[in-house]
Amino acid sequence: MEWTVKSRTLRSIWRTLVSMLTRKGVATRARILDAAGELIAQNGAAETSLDDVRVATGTSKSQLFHYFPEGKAQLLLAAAEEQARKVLDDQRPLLDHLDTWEAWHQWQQLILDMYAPKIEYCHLAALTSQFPKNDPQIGALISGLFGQWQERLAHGLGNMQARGLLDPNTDTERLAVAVLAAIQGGVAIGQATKSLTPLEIALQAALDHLHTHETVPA
Amino acid sequence: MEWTVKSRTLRSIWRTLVSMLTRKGVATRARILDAAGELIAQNGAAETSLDDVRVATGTSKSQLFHYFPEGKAQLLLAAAEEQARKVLDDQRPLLDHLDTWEAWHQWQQLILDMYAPKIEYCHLAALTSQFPKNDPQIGALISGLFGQWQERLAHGLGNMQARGLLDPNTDTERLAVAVLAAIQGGVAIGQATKSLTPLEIALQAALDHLHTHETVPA
DNA sequence: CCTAACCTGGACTGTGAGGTCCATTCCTTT
DNA sequence: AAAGGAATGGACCTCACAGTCCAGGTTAGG
Repeated sequence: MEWTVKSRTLRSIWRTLVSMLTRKGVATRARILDAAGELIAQNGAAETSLDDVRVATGTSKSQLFHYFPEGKAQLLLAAAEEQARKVLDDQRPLLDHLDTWEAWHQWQQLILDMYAPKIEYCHLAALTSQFPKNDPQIGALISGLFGQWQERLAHGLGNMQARGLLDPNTDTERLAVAVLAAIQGGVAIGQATKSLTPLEIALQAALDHLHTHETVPA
Repeated sequence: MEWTVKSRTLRSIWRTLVSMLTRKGVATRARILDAAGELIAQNGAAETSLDDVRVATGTSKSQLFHYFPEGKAQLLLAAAEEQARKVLDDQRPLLDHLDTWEAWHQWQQLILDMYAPKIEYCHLAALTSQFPKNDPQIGALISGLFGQWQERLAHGLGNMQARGLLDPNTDTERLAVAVLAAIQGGVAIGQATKSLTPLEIALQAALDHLHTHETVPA
């Protein structure tokens, strides 16, 4: 009992200080964010009106501005952050342990399986091609995503060097960028041609390129 | 004299039947198209209003609709076609004769030199990231661009196979797609990070990958 | 159970932008 | 040089859409 009371009190303080959102509130906010992300991924940010979001979520204008007081720009940024987070999260935990060739090939397969159902509306394509690139905040977000992604890939490659699986003289950062570019390019071309094949090919070529620097542990 | 008269007559007929544009007319149309392309490349199609184009070209609303009766959609498509044309034309004549390793390396350098000054506003980036992808006509245009580009690359690789410079068992179409994805991905990442380096790295990796299939003529 | 804060509905407003219209000027052809 | 059509200027219209406001309901916490 006392524990419950304490919990309630803390919760109250937390709400007051941090976000002032009740359980129902966060649910509604999440609903708006999800629908916005979906709509934007399909139709683009410019073609997605707040009314579209409103209808899709069964909410009202006032709620949109209640949860995103700065309006559409804030909603867009929040939706973009969500997409960026998903791009990396969808690859975990594999992404954080690319320490063996086996792991790389599992990851390759994961990427393909992940994007197979709807390459046109995948999180990466949505982020890089449906959001307004000119918004400096969104631009920074995308740039940051690529940075983190590259770091994860390079980190795995570094571990492989330590294990003697990869030529210690190769620049892991460069290799990571090459792999990243292959994915991004494959997705972009695949989005345009509505086909998964370009991504398959590009990713396979990138992996082949990695194997070029393979070594056997002593 | 008579020749002149005949020429004039033909010109009149041509104008009547084909486009009804005088010399001044085509100049103005081109001016509008150029400015529109520039503005869209920098700010995106959605953020470029007809008034922006009007001001940039010193024209009037009526002229925009005189030359593009179907309005903004038509102007956008025409501007996109222009960009797509330039992407390939800027690479010629090298693009059509990628028959030797030397040619490939010259082409690689050309791409880099071409995109170095302003990777953010290069024709390719503009086309694939600033135009509305959801427009089916523009989508088809971009898809077509990739198709032609791939065909040119594969054609060169085919010639190299014929010359014994490339392993005859490799799939030239696949290789072409891999190179294309590297470029597209490099440009996209470079645009996000405002750097040419990703394109350099990706393109070099793609070329390295090509060399993997190199053979020496008998 | 009460009260204060959060949550929600829906009407309202302002404006930016696409598109229309017509008068006027300029050019081309005969 | 006259006439017909193209080129141009600019006012005007319409409307979608971002953003505002307030009243009423719902929930949390004491």
